[in-house]
Amino acid sequence: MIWLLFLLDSIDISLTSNYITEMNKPRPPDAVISVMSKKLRSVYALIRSELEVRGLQALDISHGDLMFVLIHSGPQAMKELSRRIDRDKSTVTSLVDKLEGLGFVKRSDDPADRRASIIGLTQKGEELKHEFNKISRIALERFWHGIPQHERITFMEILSRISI
Amino acid sequence: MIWLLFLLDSIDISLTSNYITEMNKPRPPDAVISVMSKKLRSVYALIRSELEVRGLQALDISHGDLMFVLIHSGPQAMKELSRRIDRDKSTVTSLVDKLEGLGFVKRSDDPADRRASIIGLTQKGEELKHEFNKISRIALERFWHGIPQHERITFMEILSRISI
DNA sequence: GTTAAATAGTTTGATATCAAACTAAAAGGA
DNA sequence: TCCTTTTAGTTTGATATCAAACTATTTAAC
Repeated sequence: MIWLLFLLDSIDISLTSNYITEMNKPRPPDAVISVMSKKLRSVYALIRSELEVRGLQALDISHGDLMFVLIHSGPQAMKELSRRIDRDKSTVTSLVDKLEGLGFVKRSDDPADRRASIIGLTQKGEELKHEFNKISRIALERFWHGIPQHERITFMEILSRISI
Repeated sequence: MIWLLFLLDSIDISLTSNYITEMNKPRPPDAVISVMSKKLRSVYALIRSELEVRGLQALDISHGDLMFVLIHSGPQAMKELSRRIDRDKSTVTSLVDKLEGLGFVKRSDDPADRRASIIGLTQKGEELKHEFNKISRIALERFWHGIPQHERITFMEILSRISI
């Protein structure tokens, strides 16, 4: 997202193609959406790479979200998964279909409500707990690298007061 | 993206469904990706809403990015648009197809390179300059609302030192 | 000058995403 | 108890996104 950036990249490509992207020069507050978006996309690219290294290239970021919730909170209904990973219920149906097909999760009937399904990990899915925690740690360490703890807290404190 | 969050939502749904999502309580640094992702999605939702109000519901966020670049930097090649809005060239082909179909942009041959196309705004596209600037201002004001200027600068300074 | 390699943009195929509509079941109201 | 409304999850259709392959053109190498 770039149209929230009023000061656009003013360094043009010269005939010698030696344009410089001053990546780490602070951008003005108006560029925040564009910069945040770019950072997130970099994180996702890193995670996809880590998934591929583990032979999990069939999984995307949201599959990881869903697995992580099941790993840490146990079996639960589609509706709750939808809320937790902030995805539309139809998307969750799709994600669960894929993970079920890969053998990582299973659907069970909810005796209390025959409309509902309870999604749980299979044994195979349980075996991924360590890998997902590792990928998560790698991504966070890469993200925060070089930022002192007190600045991380400052950043989160400001981020949390952004009330959008 | 949630699996970068080590401390998951610990407030469970009770039988009375009175769970509380403490939205503005600072989250730990490990939750940064999840929180940033959520804020961005909120911004995008706001922008989509502003587009719809203007009868521009056929446009999505990346269309706005592309238009904004053309509004502020003039006609340019697909390759440069791809770089500026950080999208794959095949995606830019798609976005330009859509905007061309809506009458907002046009493709021209590049006399210097018969492989290339130069994308420019039509008159109709030019007429959207004010609306896009307005939407941009609304979104940024909504995003930063309540955050003093010096904290916005602190936030951007830390964000820019995140070297991922 | 000719051929090989690289490039600009398009096309194809796959995927995650959401909105709307659907079915089946549960909850609410009279 | 019966009917209406709401809900859980699925299905359908549309869309933005990217990777890979493609065509046409430019650039590089010999």
